[in-house]
Amino acid sequence: MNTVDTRTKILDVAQDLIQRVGVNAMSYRDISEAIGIRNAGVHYHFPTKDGLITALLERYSDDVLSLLDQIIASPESAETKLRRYFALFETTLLSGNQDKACLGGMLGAENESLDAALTEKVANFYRANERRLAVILVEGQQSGAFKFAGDAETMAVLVFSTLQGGMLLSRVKGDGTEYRAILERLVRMLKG
Amino acid sequence: MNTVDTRTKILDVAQDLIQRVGVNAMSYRDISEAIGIRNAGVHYHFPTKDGLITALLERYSDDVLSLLDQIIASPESAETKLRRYFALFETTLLSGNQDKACLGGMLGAENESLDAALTEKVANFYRANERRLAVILVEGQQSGAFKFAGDAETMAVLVFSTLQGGMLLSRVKGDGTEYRAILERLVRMLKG
DNA sequence: ACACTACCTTACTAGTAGGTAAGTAGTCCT
DNA sequence: AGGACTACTTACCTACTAGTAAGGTAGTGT
Repeated sequence: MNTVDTRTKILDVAQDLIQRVGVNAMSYRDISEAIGIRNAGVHYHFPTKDGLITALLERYSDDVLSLLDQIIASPESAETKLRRYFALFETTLLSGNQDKACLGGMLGAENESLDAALTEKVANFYRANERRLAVILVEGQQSGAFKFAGDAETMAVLVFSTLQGGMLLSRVKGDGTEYRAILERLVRMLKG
Repeated sequence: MNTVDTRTKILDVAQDLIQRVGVNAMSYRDISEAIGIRNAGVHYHFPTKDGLITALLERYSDDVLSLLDQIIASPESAETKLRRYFALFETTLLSGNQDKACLGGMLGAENESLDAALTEKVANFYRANERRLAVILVEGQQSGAFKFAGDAETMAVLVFSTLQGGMLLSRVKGDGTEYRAILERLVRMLKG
């Protein structure tokens, strides 16, 4: 179906735009021009902008979390799993003109200009990441790879915060390598 | 002068709005309605939006950095200085409806829809924070309060990343206490 | 009394925002 | 062949965007 293709194209372009310029700087016109259809054609697939962003976040969340689950299920060490998780977002950061952030981060920053249901979905995406990070951290704690005081849950929130903040800083400063340096240092701290 | 008052009011309202909804969701109309003058009256003080945001960032940067310098110059311990630095941003986060982020963070997220000069100013704000954080970290390292491997500069970038990411997460999840928990944990990690 | 300036106002512009109603070309099913 | 469905199109809407030109007015200095 050509429909599916167009729908996917819309989501792809919208995601790219939001990761670059943010939700409020992305318009239906930008999308329609990028894929070569008319403004109303985009509205046919996604009647409202909130609906489009909701669909986008769901797709993104499913993609990221399933990749993350694959990493957790792999037979590798906790340290390797953590690094592979970090690399997931590094790929986004280093793609194209090195100006793309995490979709969740962008939606989080602009969440007050979104509707309440979307804010909750963004929060759930964060929590889902943190839960999975906690699993990796506990695994590393038990294997002796990670040594840190206190509960793994709070540490997971800290790690996710550093990841999101690291992407922000790295992108603004135009230095894609900084992200890696930050998280490499974090891994070393976790190893004790 | 009434001029100064209006100019200050414009900056205050604009800052509040940007910290809440972001740069692109804030309009001259929002500002004019909030302070009770007409749209053109705002343009009298700040002809262009980029100019307004530039002035805003400069004021914000000066404010934050001078407070930070005061903290560094105080006779307190490095650990206390670090906590007071974190508390600076916590005040913003917990003010009003607990929906305000760091201005630097918001401008960083939406930096691609700003002009290039502004992006550089945001990056410089980040670097200025990191430099001052590095001073505190070195001080703590020398006094024995902080124990960490590697250079203080990279650690300063990590700390600032965690701070920015922590604000983002805390705000999205609507839990203002999370920020404190994250940075408290970070302090404990730095103490070794 | 008069000019000058600072600080606004009214009234406007061109462009863009998200969104809609009605029409159309192609495809599928009976 | 006829009808229904999908995936668009053209043409339009109202509201809002940043920004401007010209005018008014209050206060100040001479």
